[in-house]
Amino acid sequence: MTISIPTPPRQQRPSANATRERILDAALDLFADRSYEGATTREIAARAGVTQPLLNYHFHSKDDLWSSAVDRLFSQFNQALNARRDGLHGVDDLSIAKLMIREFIYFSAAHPQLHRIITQECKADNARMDWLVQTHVRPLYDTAVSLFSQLVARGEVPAIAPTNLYYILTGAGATMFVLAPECRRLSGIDPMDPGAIEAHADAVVELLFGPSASTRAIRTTHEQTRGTEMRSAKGHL
Amino acid sequence: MTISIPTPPRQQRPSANATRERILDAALDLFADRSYEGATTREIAARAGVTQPLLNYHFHSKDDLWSSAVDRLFSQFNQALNARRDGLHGVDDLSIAKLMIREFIYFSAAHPQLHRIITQECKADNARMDWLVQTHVRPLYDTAVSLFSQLVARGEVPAIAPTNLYYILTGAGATMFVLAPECRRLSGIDPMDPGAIEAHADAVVELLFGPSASTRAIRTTHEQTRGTEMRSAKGHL
DNA sequence: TCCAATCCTATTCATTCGATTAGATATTGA
DNA sequence: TCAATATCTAATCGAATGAATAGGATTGGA
Repeated sequence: MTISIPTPPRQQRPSANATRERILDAALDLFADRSYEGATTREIAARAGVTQPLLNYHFHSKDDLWSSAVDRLFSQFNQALNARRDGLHGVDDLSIAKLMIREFIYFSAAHPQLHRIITQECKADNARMDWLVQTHVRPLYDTAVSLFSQLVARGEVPAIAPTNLYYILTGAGATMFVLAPECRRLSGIDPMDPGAIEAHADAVVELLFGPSASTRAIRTTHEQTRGTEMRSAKGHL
Repeated sequence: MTISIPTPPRQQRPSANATRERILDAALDLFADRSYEGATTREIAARAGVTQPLLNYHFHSKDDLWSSAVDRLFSQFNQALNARRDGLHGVDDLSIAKLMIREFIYFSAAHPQLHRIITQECKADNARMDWLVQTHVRPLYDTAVSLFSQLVARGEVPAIAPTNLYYILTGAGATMFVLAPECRRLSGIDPMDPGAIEAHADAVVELLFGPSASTRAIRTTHEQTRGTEMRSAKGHL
C-alpha cells in the first residue's frame, strides 16, 4: 500500500505587474485618506498584501510611489473624459458641455481621491503641489476655462468669470463625494449610491444651465451609453 | 570713573494665555495644511516660537491640542454668523438668507482651515471625525437644511434636495479659497484679494438665486455694515 | 539542466515622532 | 522677604518611520 503524497500545489507567483497595481491601489487610497506624511509605507504594504520592503523594490522611494499613483489616477480621468467625448456623434456643443461636466461628477464619485489629493497637497512651499499643478491640473484647467468662456459668450450660463466657474463647479461637483462619510452621518444618504450620484449631477447641471428639457434627454442618453441602470433620484427630500 | 553697567532689561514673561493663543494659531495652520498625522508637535512649537514640551504643558496631548484648536475655530465661525444675523433689523427673510450665505463665503476666505480640516478628517473609521461631526458640523448642517427647505418651498432657489444644496454650496463657496495656492498658479488671481472674495460671493449667490437687483443692494448694505471698502470685482474675465 | 534575472521576505539601520522627566526662571501672595 | 506656584527649557525615553541590506524562491532562456 502506497501512500500517495499529493504534490504540493505549484506555488503560483503573481505577476509583478499585478502586484504593482495592487500596491498603487492601496497607496492611492491611503495617500488620499491620510495625506502623504500620514500614510505609512507599512500600512500601504499591509493593505496591498505584501511586505514593506517590496514597495522600495517596485518604486524608488515613497515620493516615487506617490507620483506613480497620482499619474495613474489622472491618466484614468483623462481617459474617461476622452472616451466620453469620442463616443459622441452628431451632438451639439451645449450637450457635449453638459455631458463633460456630468462625466467629471461621475468620476469624482468613483474616484474622490482626485479631489482629496489636490486638496491635501495644496499648501504653501510644497514641491509635490508644484509638480501636480504643472503636470496634471494645468491642462485640465485650461480646457475648462476655454469651455466656460464659450458657454458664457453664448449666454448658456450666467456671466461669471471662468476661474470662479472652475472652482464653483469642481467644488460643487466633488465635495459631497469627498465628504461622503460625513454626508452619510449627517443626512443618512449614501452619496455613492448610483441614484444619489445621478441626482447630484442633475442638481449641478440645473443650477448652472437652468431647468431645461434637454438636460433630462441628455442624461437619459448618457445612461444608455453607460449601460448602467440608474434608480430614481427622488424620495430623499 | 565708574562704569555704569546697565541693568539687564527685566525679562518679561509673556502671559500664559497669550502663549496658548499663539500655540493654537500655529497648530490650526499646520493641522489644516499637513493633516493631523502630518503636523509634528515640533513644527507647531517652532512656528509658535516656543519649545516642543511646552505644548504638553498647556495641552494634555496632541489630540487635545487639535480639538482645542478646532473648538476655537468653530466658535469663531458661529460668532461671525450670529453677529451678522443679530446686526440685521427689518430685513426680509430672503435677504437674510443671502447674507448668511455670503458670510459663510467670507469666513471660508478668511479661515480656509475650516473646510480643510473637515476634508482631512473625513475618512472611514476616524474617531476625530465622529467628534467633529457630532459636536460642530451637525448643528450647522441642521440649520442650513432648514434654511434651504424654506427657500425651495418658497421657490426662491431651484428645487434641489437640501443635502445636495448643502454640499453644492459649501463646495462652491469654499473650494477656491481652500485651493488658493493652486488658484494663484493656474489663473494669476489671488483668491484672498478682497475684490476676488466679493466677486466669488456674487457669483455663488447669482448662481443660486438668479440675477436680481436685490442681490446687489444687499451686498452694498453688507459692505456698509462691515465697514470694509470692497473693490470692483470686474476686470479679470 | 543550469545559470541568471526577476520577484519577494526577514532583519536591521539611522532618524524622527509624541511624550516624560528634572530642573531653571519668573511671578504671586502672605 | 521668602516660600509657593506658574511658566518654560534642556535632555531623554520608547516607539514608529522610510530606507537599505542580505538572502530565499520562482521563472525563463541557453
